[in-house]
Amino acid sequence: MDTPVNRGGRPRSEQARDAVLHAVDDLLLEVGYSAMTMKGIAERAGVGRQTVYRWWSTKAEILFEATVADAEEELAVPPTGSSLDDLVGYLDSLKHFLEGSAAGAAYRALIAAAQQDRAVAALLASKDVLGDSARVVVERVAEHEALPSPPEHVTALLVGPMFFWVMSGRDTVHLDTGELAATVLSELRAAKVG
Amino acid sequence: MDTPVNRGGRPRSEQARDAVLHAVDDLLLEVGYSAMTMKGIAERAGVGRQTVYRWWSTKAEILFEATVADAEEELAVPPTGSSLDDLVGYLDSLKHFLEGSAAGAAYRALIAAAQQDRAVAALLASKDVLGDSARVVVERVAEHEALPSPPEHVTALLVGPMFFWVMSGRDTVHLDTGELAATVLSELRAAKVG
Amino acid sequence: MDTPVNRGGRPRSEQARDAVLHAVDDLLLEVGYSAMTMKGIAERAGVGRQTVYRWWSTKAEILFEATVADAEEELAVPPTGSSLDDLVGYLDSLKHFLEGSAAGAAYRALIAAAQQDRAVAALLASKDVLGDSARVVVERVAEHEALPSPPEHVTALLVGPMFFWVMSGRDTVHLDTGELAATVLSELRAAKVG
Amino acid sequence: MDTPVNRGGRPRSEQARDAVLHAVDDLLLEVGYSAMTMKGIAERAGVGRQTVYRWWSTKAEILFEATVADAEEELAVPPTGSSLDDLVGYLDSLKHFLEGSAAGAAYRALIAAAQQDRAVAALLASKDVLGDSARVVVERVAEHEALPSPPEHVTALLVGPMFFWVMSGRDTVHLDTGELAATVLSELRAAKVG
DNA sequence: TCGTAAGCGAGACGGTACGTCTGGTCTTGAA
DNA sequence: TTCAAGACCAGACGTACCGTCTCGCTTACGA
Repeated sequence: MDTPVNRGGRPRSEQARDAVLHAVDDLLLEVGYSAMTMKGIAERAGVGRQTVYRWWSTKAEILFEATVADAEEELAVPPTGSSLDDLVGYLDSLKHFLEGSAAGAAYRALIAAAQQDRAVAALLASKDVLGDSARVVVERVAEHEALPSPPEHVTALLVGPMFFWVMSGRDTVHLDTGELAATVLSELRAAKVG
Repeated sequence: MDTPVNRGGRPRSEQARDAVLHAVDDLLLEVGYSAMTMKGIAERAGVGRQTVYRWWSTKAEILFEATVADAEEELAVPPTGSSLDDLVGYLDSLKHFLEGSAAGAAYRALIAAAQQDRAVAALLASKDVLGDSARVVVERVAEHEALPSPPEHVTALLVGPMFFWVMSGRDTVHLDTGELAATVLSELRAAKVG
Repeated sequence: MDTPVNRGGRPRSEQARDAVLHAVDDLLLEVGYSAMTMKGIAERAGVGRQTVYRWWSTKAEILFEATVADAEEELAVPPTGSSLDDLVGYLDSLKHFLEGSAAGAAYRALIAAAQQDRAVAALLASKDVLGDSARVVVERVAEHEALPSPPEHVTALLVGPMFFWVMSGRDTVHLDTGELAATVLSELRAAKVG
Repeated sequence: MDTPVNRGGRPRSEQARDAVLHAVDDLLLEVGYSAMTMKGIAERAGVGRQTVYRWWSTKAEILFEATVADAEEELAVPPTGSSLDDLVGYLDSLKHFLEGSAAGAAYRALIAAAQQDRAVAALLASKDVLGDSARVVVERVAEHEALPSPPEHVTALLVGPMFFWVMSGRDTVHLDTGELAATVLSELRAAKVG
């Protein structure tokens, strides 16, 4: 089992854990990532500072734990039967996730932090939310079409433009997900032919 | 003229300005963006703290001023005569810029900061280094091929995958710039035909 | 009996009690009074924190219990038959106690704590180690000489100068116990004559 | 001059210094020495925490600086012309100082702290408030009587009993300063005769 | 040539978050 | 019921940096 053998001592309080995770969620939206402090999280959660540090080293770790489940859910799209619709559906989810959702805001904050902090980068690498969700869609579509040599290329083609668009502060109303999906699909078909 | 009318008083010291810009350049590589403080910059530059605040509000502003010229230069690629070679050349420059250069490290830090700080976002919007450089290449290629409705779509297709790859911590040796360039080119040609 | 009626349940562990008392003795010498914490005592004794708090409220209480017996023993001097020798003998014991012994260090720490903490003051008042030991000597001497109105005056004259000397950090090599004893004795004799 | 050469920089704020010294004075009486924290001092003085640490290392240092002047003043007694009256006057001042005055409370706290902290002991040794004031009186009296070999013996005889009485929590109403003064005086006269 | 005015390096100012420590309490399972 | 273990909330520790302020000193211009 993963659970550590309880060799005496008070067990970890699930109530405190939840309070911290919720506090992080709330604070990210209220004050933003950089103004969110370990002190503030503890106070908002009604929890001792030591209790936070006992279970997490950094606010990035807490935020990751608090939002990764939401993120996976938001990026999981049901199959439609049509390759193009599957891709468009995913891109629309991705657009909403990156631009409009709480989990997406957390993800952007973590990507940002990872540029300066090796530990955060490792954290994100441990569970590649965006890459995984895109691979699921690409592989589903590839059953009907063809899977080009490294599927990562296609996921990058699928996710990259939207990611760049949002991260560099552009407005997504000017990005046509249908056209983007068509491009990716034609790449997949070209691979089949070739 | 932009230069403020000098109504008495000591003129601004160019020496101090250069010292600050160089200090920021050095410190970014030595300690990273988040460990780079206004206090540290002033001390490294051998300059008073007030002198830094007098001319710049934030470290992002200084970093932007210190690196934007380098960034533009690194992303300007000479025409080769071949559409595909132009695109591949640009993607190779972009790869080196984002992953390996000092100016690129600064750019990634600023993009990261912009996710949390509206002022930094505005700063980056004021001079869209990546978008501008990509548009130059796309428009050059389009002379021979065709320019699809919004050129921004194509620049996103060109820049996005590489941007996503680097920002999410992936290794660029697994990204084939030739293949990526071919995809973009086929999109441009499809636009011509259609 | 003082022992509480055992109404079922595990009996108090004498082993734990001794471990705590010894830990306090050791820690006082090793780290000093203020650096000695309840947490540290429990860990050093290999005892749960709650076990310490269950039987003592403060570190002062533990220290008092741990050292009062030693202190009494060190300050009990055998009669010599000579009034002056009795006084000199006591002063020499007192000098060694206050300046050189472990029990004396504990006593000084408690006197110090009592200045700020009413509970510690009450604790010390409950068993006046210094006063009692001095009174024994003074009363013994007074059998041959005379007991002036309040014997406390004489004990203060006997103990006070040495106490002041040590507590204010002076070196006792410069304090002649013989001369001091002579002064006290002449006071006693003056009372006899008067 | 003692004033450090001002080699640039904002000069020290006398206002902040005074605020800290007054805050320490107030807090000692209100909450006691051990409950008086550096944080609390800074907040009470309306001063930054760093400002306190910049000029003093410990609360003992602040307290010493805040009260040493008051202490000296309280222990300076005017000559009366009579040896006995001089001694009685001093002992009455000492009684009031140790037992009833704010400066005396500070002094007792510092003596207490010095038992556990070498730095505080050194601080007190640098300005021996009690010893100095007693020596002044003893030397004045000795002009008419006689000065025994080391005057420190006599000061210990003068100060010690009262010091012991108060520090060990006894009530000073039971201590007759007249009788004590008489004892000290007879010692001085015995030295003259001998 | 001298006064006015702004820039300069230095560094103290009041604040506030950092991560660590201890305090005293509470909650387990085993003895 | 006591025990060892150890998590709980609270809050002080001393340090670092924040952005502002106040010094004495340049360094220019214009009267």
